[in-house]
Amino acid sequence: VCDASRLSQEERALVLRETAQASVIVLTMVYQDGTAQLNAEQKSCPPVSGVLVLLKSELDAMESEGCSAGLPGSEGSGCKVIFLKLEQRPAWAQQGYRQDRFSKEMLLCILGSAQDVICFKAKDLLCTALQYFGKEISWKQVALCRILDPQIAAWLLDPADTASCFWDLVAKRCKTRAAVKPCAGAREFEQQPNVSGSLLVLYRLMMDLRASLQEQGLWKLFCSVELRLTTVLAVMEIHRIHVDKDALEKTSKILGMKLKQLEQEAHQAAGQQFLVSSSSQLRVVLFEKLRLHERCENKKLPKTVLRQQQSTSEATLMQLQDLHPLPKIILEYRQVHKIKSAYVDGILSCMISPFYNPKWGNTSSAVTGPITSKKPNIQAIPRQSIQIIKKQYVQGKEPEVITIHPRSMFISEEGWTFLAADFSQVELRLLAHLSSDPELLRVFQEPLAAGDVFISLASQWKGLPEGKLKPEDREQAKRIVYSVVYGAGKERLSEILGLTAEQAGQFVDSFLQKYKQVRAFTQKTIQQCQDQGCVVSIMGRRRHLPHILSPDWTLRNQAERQAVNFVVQGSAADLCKMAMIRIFSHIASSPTLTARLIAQIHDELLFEVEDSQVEEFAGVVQTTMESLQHIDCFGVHLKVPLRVMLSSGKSWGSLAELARPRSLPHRL
DNA sequence: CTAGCGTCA
DNA sequence: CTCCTGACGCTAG
Repeated sequence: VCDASRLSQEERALVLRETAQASVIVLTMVYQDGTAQLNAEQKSCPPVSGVLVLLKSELDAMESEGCSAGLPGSEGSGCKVIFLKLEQRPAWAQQGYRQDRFSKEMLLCILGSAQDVICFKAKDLLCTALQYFGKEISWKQVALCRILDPQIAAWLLDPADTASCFWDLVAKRCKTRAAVKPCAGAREFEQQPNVSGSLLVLYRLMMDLRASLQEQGLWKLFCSVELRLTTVLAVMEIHRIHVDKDALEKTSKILGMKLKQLEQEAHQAAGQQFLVSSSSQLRVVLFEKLRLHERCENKKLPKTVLRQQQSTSEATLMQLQDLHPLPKIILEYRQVHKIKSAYVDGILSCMISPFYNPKWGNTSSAVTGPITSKKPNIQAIPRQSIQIIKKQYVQGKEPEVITIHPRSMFISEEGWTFLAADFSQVELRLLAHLSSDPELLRVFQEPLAAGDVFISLASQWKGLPEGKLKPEDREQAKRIVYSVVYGAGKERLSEILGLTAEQAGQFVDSFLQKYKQVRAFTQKTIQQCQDQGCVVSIMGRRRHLPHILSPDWTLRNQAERQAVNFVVQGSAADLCKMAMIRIFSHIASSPTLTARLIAQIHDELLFEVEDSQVEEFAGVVQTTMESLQHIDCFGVHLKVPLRVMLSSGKSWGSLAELARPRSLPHRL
């Protein structure tokens, strides 16, 4: 291993030349505590110290047969390992300027081209590289990089096996590994600080995974979707979203006051002081002091499983709330507390000054293929506002109703606007395509299909004109449709509809009668899953469902529903990923467009766009997304058009619908 | 009905 | 005292 900082000018120039010509480049980040990305999973990411680069000038002979693996040392002929120090130098330091430059130059040389690079957690590396580049280098300069990530490859091969660490993957996926080194020795090997050897193992692992992907016909999906997506996600992740911190802190305070107030009310109702948040203290008050359980012997109260104590769970409190004012207060306390901790303090705690950036993941145990957001989950921030009644202590003053709207805390930067693009009714459109149900196809192919399907269904269902419907009605219609097509039982549906099970059953029957081919599609999918053990999405993503042949009735039925659901939901995820990639590439290759993807909420893409570019970019987004009806390289030709709804605004909480820029009423 | 994550009991 | 699990909350179709 040679340290780049010790190289002379000439040697550096040589290294850069070698990098550009290398047939294989393998990378791993090294942390300041001496561990690398390849070490066992760390809980918290320690600060980065640098990047190790392995340059391989020639491919192994007889690579495909894997017999050249040899020992890590012998394989390494024609290899060079270079350490690039990445230090965040304080602005005042002049000393290391040149070395700083070289690390950047080298990284840009690797990431700025389209040559294949291998890295274990590619997204993390890309993020730190982009942050290291800072403003000097635009993200557009790395937009074409191709980093093969074994973790994602393995996830694609089997989404169900939970993301394991590097050495577990080696043990599981490296066919050639067994010959080189018995699996039992993996741990031992890991202990050795032989990082260059590890890089070669990483290389072999990726080669073996590539072979498996190719065997299973997943290579194209890997290259043109998952691989591309890591760059998109990295660029999205380093972008900071502006959050109205003051407003958040203010609502946090208000909620805190509300909690205090509820606490006092609780004490008053209980006739004593106690810790409201403690279930054990609450138990003492409820059952030993007030002895509420004695007053409702006709109902059975749940007990804690462990010690058979009286439970203080929500179900219990619900039953007790008519007997005494206390349970109701506790219930409200818990509700407010949850809102505060999840959506106000939760966001606050993840912020760095007035900004916020969630972590985006592609593999993390998501079995159907969608990307997910974490810390906190921006995809689960409430859509509608929450009302809290704040009582006034001042006599004669009306109680003040305050509304909390977490989404409106997210605001665009000065001079920029949020643009949201929503695939409308993707899953239903996909279902129409997949099932070829004539009725369903007609709904979307008709020229009048510009309207909203769920609104028209809701108006049919409620017998009201479309203009008189509330947003809740649409939501309900949507839930009903999806419930039915995914195989909800009449019991479950009756809960949603608020009808008797019998009426719900009739509803299901008439629905499936009208859309006959939907059931045919369901059965075809289950059949296919039984035959092949797995089910496949529109772009070839797979999900194995071993329980599909289980003798256990409940397990088998669940697997059957999951099979059907996967085909539709997984395909929708494919389309959304493709949309992200296409739009990303479009921006990257445009000299003027500056729009940034901020978040993906399932079928909705949220961008931040310069005010002056909103109109132009909206057009780009819409045409790009709607053109995904046909994806030639995957043989995707949807029988129904895709429709995108656009909205924009200065805050995520208040987006106004945008007129369709390319205002064609319909196509086809 | 199906997917996620985060917060508790 | 610190884990872990299952229910339920939110989201999205």
